[in-house]
Amino acid sequence: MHIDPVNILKDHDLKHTKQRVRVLEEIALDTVAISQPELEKKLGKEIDRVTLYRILNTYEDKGILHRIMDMNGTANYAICSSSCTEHHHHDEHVHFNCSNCQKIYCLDVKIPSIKMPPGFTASSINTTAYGICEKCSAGMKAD
Amino acid sequence: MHIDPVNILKDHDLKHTKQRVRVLEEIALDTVAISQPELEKKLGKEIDRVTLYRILNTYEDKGILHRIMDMNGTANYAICSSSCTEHHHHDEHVHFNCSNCQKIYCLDVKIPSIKMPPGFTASSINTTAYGICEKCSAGMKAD
DNA sequence: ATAGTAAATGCAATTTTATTGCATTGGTAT
DNA sequence: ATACCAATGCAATAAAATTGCATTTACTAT
Ligand SMILES: [Mn+2]
Ligand SMILES: [Mn+2]
Ligand SMILES: [Zn+2]
Ligand SMILES: [Zn+2]
Repeated sequence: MHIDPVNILKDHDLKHTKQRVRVLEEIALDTVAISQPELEKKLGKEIDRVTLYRILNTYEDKGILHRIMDMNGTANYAICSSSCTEHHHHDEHVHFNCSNCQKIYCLDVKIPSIKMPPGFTASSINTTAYGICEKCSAGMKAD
Repeated sequence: MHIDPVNILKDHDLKHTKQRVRVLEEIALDTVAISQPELEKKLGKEIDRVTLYRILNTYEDKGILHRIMDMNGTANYAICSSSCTEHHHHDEHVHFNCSNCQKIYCLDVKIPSIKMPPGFTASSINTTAYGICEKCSAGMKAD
């Protein structure tokens, strides 16, 4: 699945700007989520800090990106599945947050359904596993 | 289950100070988790902001409190189950974050085990459901 | 192509949140 | 009572996020 920033913008009625394209390009580079601070480090010379905040927010609103909070309260962003719409995200997969490299993976694992206690109505659910990722456990053997 | 701040401090080899007692008292008032900003609002006159940060951190380290991050990256705190130890938390219950009142509940629901993809080793897992809580759904009927 | 319009951007200022260093206070053991 | 060391408060700093406004830019209509 190739990401085409220009078409994504068209599809969501967003103006085509070089800043918006750059953000999507950067996020599409890797399959793992990227944190706001990382993005800022990478794009800080090209895009103003405030603009980056605003772009990320509109992408989230539009269902282009989904935001995953890590243990430290840092926002991480990943491309949404194609079924996400402006007002309803459908990214109910499990996330994996590596305690070594800090990366957040969108796993191809569905979140099991959970029965809520009486009176509680869940409209969405979020699960994140913490541990050692694929790459880091391979790397540690080598050390 | 009554909370006795003084004994909790003794049990964890922490010095008895009025600030530490106050924090535990405040958190024990309610069964739902309380956010750092709320705590600060309630205790800000009695306890210095920095001291509050430090107390919350040591309580988390010691396994007295567990920290739940909400959607906005705000830290929320709740009393840990008795089985938590200094280096290993055992609070693997589902959390419920109300989209109306923002409260975070520790539900008496265990997190279902999830099979990780090859290479990924999970050491802990975290799930939070979002929706309308007990109290808010009762209140909304009344409106 | 040109001009008009509304939206997006950048910059500066502000606010909020968190961290660090250090002098003072206060709890605990002897 | 004293001494010791940890915990606190305060001030300074750093980091993260938000707001307002002037300028630029993309798109639309002509
Ligand atoms: Mn994801
Ligand atoms: Mn809990
Ligand atoms: Zn890793
Ligand atoms: Zn509620």
